[in-house]
Amino acid sequence: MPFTKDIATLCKDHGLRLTSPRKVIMQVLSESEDHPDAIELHRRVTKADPGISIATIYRTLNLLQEKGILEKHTFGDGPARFESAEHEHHDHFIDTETGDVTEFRSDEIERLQQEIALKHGFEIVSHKLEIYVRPLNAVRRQAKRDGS
Amino acid sequence: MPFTKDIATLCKDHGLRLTSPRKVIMQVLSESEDHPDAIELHRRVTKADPGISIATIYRTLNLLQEKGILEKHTFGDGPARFESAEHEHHDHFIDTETGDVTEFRSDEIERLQQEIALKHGFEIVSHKLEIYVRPLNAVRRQAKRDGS
DNA sequence: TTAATTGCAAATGGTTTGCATCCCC
DNA sequence: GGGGATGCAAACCATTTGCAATTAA
Repeated sequence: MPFTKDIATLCKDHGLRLTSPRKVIMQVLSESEDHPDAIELHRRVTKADPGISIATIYRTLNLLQEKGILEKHTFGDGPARFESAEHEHHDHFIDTETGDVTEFRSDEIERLQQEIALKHGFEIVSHKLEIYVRPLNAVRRQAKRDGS
Repeated sequence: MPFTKDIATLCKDHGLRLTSPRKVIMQVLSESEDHPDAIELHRRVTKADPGISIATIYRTLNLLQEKGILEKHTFGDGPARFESAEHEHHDHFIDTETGDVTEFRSDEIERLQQEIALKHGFEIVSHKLEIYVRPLNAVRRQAKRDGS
């Protein structure tokens, strides 16, 4: 998903130098519709510039996260995965069979969380709702296998 | 939290040998009111039997999780943390300052999740709701520091 | 110019594993 | 007795870091 501002502006606004590795990494990120991890991002980035090291990937990813430009997720056990933080907050379905991620949002759940946190004497800093799922047709397939 | 059955029964039911390390590890787990990670558990376990290795801790933890006796969580980045899986499902508040975990449960949120998943054509396998929080008095303290 | 950024390789931290030994059932 | 369980140490994987060289501002 593209960033709201262009890369040069984004860097300037956050006091980051517009270096060539940075440009490529942010470009690739802005074109990613999924939630790549560092290794996958490195794979994509090195297609444009084979010289970019994995250390730079990690450093850039962490930097952009600290600046609030990226969001970092850890689904299940796997490696950290990233996405642009520049849209409305949302939660995730993770397909347990394929690892595919689908986004969703529920104002009602958000509201309930606020309510419950308050009741417990907490202020919410952030939250993460991950629903691990199976597509319904897979259920049917499974049921058939089980002999129904 | 104590297990529902005693340790010997639990092992027998799942086809696990009742070994001496296992006994100690499960005993310590059943006495833990928190969500210890492998290192912390090892620390506690070796007080009773200094010979038990960290490898056995990991192996036992994974085994018990596969058997459905334990639940495994990964809060934020940190190491995997475990708790008995033998109570009603619940979600977690994680204090961002101390790492302390508080459990809570909302039938309404559970219901909404079902509803939303269904609407997206998914069947829920499992889910994880983690709310990262700050105690409200800490907010006040912070506000004071900021000069209000 | 000069401080930020990078590449490289080594280090880290949590976790897993191969293997020889051990010990429950 | 025999296969599961254990301890040890080495291996692993994702990630971080020290350092010297590079480069944007």
